[in-house]
Amino acid sequence: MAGGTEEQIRRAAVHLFATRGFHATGIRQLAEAVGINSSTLYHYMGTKEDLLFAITQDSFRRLIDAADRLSPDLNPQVRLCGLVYLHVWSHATHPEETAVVDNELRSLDGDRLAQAVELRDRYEGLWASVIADGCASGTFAVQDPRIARIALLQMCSGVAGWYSASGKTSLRDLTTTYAQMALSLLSCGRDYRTIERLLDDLDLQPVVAAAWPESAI
Amino acid sequence: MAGGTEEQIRRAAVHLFATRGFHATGIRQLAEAVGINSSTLYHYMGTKEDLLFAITQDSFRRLIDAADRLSPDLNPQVRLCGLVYLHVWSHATHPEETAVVDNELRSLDGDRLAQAVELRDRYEGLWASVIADGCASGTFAVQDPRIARIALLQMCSGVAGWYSASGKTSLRDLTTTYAQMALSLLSCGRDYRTIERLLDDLDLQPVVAAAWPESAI
Amino acid sequence: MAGGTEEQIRRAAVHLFATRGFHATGIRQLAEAVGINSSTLYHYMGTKEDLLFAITQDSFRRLIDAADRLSPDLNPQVRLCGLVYLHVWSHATHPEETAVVDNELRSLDGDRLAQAVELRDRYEGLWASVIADGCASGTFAVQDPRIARIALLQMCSGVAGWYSASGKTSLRDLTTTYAQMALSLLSCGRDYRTIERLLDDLDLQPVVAAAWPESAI
Amino acid sequence: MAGGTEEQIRRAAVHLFATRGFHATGIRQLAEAVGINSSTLYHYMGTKEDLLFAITQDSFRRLIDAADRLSPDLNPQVRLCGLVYLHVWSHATHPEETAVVDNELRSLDGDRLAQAVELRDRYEGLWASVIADGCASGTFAVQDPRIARIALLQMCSGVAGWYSASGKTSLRDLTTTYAQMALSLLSCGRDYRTIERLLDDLDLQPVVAAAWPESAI
DNA sequence: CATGAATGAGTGTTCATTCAT
DNA sequence: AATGAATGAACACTCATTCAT
Repeated sequence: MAGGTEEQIRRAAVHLFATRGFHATGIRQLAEAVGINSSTLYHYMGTKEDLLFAITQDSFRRLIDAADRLSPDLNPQVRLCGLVYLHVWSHATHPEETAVVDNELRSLDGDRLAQAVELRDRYEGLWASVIADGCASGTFAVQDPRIARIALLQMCSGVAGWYSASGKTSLRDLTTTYAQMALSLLSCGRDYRTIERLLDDLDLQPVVAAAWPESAI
Repeated sequence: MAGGTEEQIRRAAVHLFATRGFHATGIRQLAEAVGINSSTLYHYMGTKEDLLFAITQDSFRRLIDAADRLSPDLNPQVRLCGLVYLHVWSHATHPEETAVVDNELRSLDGDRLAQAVELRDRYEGLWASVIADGCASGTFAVQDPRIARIALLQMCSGVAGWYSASGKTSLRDLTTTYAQMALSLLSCGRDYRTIERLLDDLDLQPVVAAAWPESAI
Repeated sequence: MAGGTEEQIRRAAVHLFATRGFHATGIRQLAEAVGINSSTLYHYMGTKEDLLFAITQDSFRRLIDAADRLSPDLNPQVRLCGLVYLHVWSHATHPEETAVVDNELRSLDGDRLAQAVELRDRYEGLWASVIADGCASGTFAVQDPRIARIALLQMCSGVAGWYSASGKTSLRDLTTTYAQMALSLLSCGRDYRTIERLLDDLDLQPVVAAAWPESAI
Repeated sequence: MAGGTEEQIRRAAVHLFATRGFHATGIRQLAEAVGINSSTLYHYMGTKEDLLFAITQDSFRRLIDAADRLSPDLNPQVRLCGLVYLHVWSHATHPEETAVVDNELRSLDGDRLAQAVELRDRYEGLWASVIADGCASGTFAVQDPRIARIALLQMCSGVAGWYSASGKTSLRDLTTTYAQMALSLLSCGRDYRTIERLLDDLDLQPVVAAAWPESAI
């Protein structure tokens, strides 16, 4: 359950970067959290920024991998629910990792920031095309699709900041609630049960299991 | 247009804290941005953290002042549009200040964090009561009012991160669009023109002029 | 009773230099103790070191003035008692000033240190000659007159560190006790009452009144 | 002869604290004296104050250890000579360390000052009891035993300020002279040779060798 | 594989002092 | 007579990182 030293470092970094912030996290704190000397860290990583970069890349790639697994044949309503599900699920189950990605990209230098932004743009492009498709087919109706996309992503990402698995809201309820709000925002309101069934039918467990292999759900 | 030194420091701090983050902002960078020696800073401020605290307190208070000016006699739909307007307007016109408030509270020490959180809770309480009223009266319909509130606030705060007054979206369009999305999310979809008129009638210019006196809009 | 600003500064400096030390005393602390702005200090003084120098010079000169007033016609035993009286009396009634002189000379730069040391040497020379006279006349008997002088001065100076006028020992008892110990150390033990009478007859009140005019005793 | 880096730091600190004072000694001066970078200091010590505290604790403990080795069976006259010997010997051979202890305690913060004062009180208690015993048995006769104790300690500590091993006074003469003066002060004058023999018989070399192991004398 | 030692650059903050007003 | 503004140097201390062992 402990994992290799490299994995422990990664985990400790995610935790510290998320709670204190990248710049407020010292290399010695990180080493102490892992239980090793700070010099030893450098056997397993490059610079502190390398570590941040690796974390963000992994996080983005997992999310993109999962989203890419959504069949393009599905209709926009279902695909949107799928995107919401994956985004909310990942932010609820990996709140620290996603918080780092959402808040600490600015600590990357030019090149790496560009790479990260590229991945983010690719991911947001998936949302953009679903929304565009839905608007084109008349399923969705919004004043400004771009603003709607930004609003939806922001709203879903917020989950990382407050959701607790030990609270009264189950992951299933959480994802369904967000999917329902998302559809409503797009003027495509649906009944809660309907969305529940829709997500059940979509059955994204294999997708998340593939993209986040460490979580046995 | 320059303002007193104290004001310049405040502005530079807001800018740097927003773009680089509190911990990544050095006291010397701040001084350089103002064009003074780093030791001179300390004639105008206490510690760096005092500065952050003052920024957050002011920002919160302005937002709360404005929101408090919304008449409680208005119906929930109108009050919600008003809250959205004020929130989005302030985040669009003061994106750096609001970004600092939204991202850097954790850099405050215990006592001050508590004070800031208290203000935030008061503000969020205004949203909670509007949503509750709307749900009670049947105007709004959501699966979970608390989650809806969090989602709405998150989505509106996002504006600080992307909106540019020089882009193609006017402040008027921006606020109307967000109000429309908010109502839709609460299962209370309304026509764009309807909301436009609603906000015109509400006439919040005096409110924002009172709460943010420096901005002549 | 407050005195002019200059006098207040002097007093505050003596107090702070004595309790915290010269280097640990900030110019702002000093100003605050006087109740003025730190810039205003510089209307009344030169540098911080000037202040220290002035304090030490005054203190030394008062002590030397007093000691010089002891008639050279008196016998060594009486003159020694007189020196002890003046030294102990000044250290008991001006403990902070004398503590500064005894502990902070090293904070003076070369020139001024030399001036201070010169005064100190002149003062110690008075003790040396009394002891030498007493040894020559057979009144005193010590293994090493120089060491005896150093020991006596050190022992008498210690009074500044512990004596409190509000304690159970009166100034009269204090000075008499030290005079007795000094004579004993010089192998010239005398009865307590004898020394008491000796000091009464010597009547040094006019001497201290002349050298320390501010103290009405 | 150089010793480990830690030992060099300790020695340099003792030297600088003694000559310049704690507050007048910069961390960079200290590092320079050792020949290392100022940041490297922090591999070997905590804060500057930690260093001062360690120095004072060690010094006090050595002196107390030595004094505790004096048999309580000895008569007051001999025990007093022993205390004087150890005190003078330590101040003559470790003048800088003892000067730091005697002058810089005030630079310690509350807790540590209290700890240091406690040790000092324990040590002075040893002197107090010897003096009390001698007065009770009639060996000593003083007007005020407490004042006598203070005077004796002060006079003996002064040695740190002037004695030089390269001068004309040997350590043996120095200690004997002080012991003789101390006894005289207590109205228990003894011949110089007598005290010399007394100290020879007491043979404190093993005691100092045990308490100050680094000095091969 | 792991660490102690080392460092230059940097941290936020305070220093004594000057000067225009 | 008094001060607010200003500064360069210094303060104690921490930073991320390297490297020999």
